[in-house]
Amino acid sequence: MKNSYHHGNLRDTLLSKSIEILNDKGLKGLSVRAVAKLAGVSEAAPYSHFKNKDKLLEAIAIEGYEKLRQSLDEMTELTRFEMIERLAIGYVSFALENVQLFRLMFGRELAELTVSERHREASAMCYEPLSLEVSKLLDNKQSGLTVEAATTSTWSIVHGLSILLIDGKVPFPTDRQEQQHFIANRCHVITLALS
Amino acid sequence: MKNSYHHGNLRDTLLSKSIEILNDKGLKGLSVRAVAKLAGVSEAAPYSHFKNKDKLLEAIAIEGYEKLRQSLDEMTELTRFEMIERLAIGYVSFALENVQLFRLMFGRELAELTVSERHREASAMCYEPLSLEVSKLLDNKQSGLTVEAATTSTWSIVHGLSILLIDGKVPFPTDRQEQQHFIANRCHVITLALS
DNA sequence: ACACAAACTTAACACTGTTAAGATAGAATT
DNA sequence: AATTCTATCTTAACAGTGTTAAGTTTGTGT
Repeated sequence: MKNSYHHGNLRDTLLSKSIEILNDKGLKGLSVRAVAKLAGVSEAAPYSHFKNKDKLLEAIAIEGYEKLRQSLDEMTELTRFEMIERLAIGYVSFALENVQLFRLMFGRELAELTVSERHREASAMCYEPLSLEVSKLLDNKQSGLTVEAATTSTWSIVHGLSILLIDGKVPFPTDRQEQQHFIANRCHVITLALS
Repeated sequence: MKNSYHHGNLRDTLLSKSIEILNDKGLKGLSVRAVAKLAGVSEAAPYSHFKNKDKLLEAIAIEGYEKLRQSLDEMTELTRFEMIERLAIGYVSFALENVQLFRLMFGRELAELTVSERHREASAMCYEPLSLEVSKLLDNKQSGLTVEAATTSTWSIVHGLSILLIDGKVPFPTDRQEQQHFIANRCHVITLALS
């Protein structure tokens, strides 16, 4: 059953092999055929599990969103920064540590797709922690901003900074601690504005 | 000379036809062959003017950067907003009006390239107006931030908002005036933080 | 034991980027 | 004015891509 015609759980294998290729060859090297070959399966086998390449990419992205959400949740432990800034550090760090995956998640490839419900949901789960903290901040001190507006502002700066950094548009320190301060510092405007 | 073997200025034609395709078929539909066909020329002709597809894309992006800079310069006329917010409106509006081009300019395709000097320069020219206004703001009221940090913050929020909007991650009003207020409002945190 | 359906293979299609080799024609040189 | 030169373009080919149709295999339910 293992080494024969029916693979067993080819779907999961294809996903993990895809991420593998993504990390060391980039999205350009991620062809359906390459994934199939790496999974030790015929060229057309993936089409039994994904309608087309876009659906495969979407599935990878969904895994990415779940991973990002997990990273954000773990940021509660970091104590030296404001909560908003911790989330920012978590978000940007994820982008830096998963460049290719992050690009895929927010890149053109998927943006042009009509996203599935699961995709939309996984994406929204990453928005949630940010929104929660922003509304807490707004409750403390009153400033004519709506929660929605302030959250969008926060998400924008965090997301924008991520992209500028992974695209090398902005210089970035090498030391880990300096990096955290760099990110916190750039996102501090949010705390400043909402307090 | 016109209707014969030698085209005359094929390079420019290829660039404009590329943008044409980009706008109505998206980057996915932009193949070297398609551009060549639309320019009425053989499949391999483009390779006399661009070393490879990436170089063609880069040339398109450079035109994009120059266009973006021009848009930013024109934003001086808008008077009801703070200068920073006018620039933000210019930046985001450009992204919304040139979705495909904007995606190409900041997308993965070029980010993985070693950019040419001309590319870097054109890109930097878009950073400049933002940086200028931020330093003016910082001069007025003192707040421990460096010009570099504040500019990065500003660029991040403006760039991030652009991407979230063109990717449909955030709802956006349809009315033109409301759109401008929407953008200004989301980027107002910068003014708030630096004053 | 048999039928069924899901998972896989093989083979083919049209398309892609890219290159090598040759054709053309305008510019430079004699 | 004839000739060479060189950039520009064409034709033809290669390997690689996404995708589909048709057929094989195999575990599952009857």
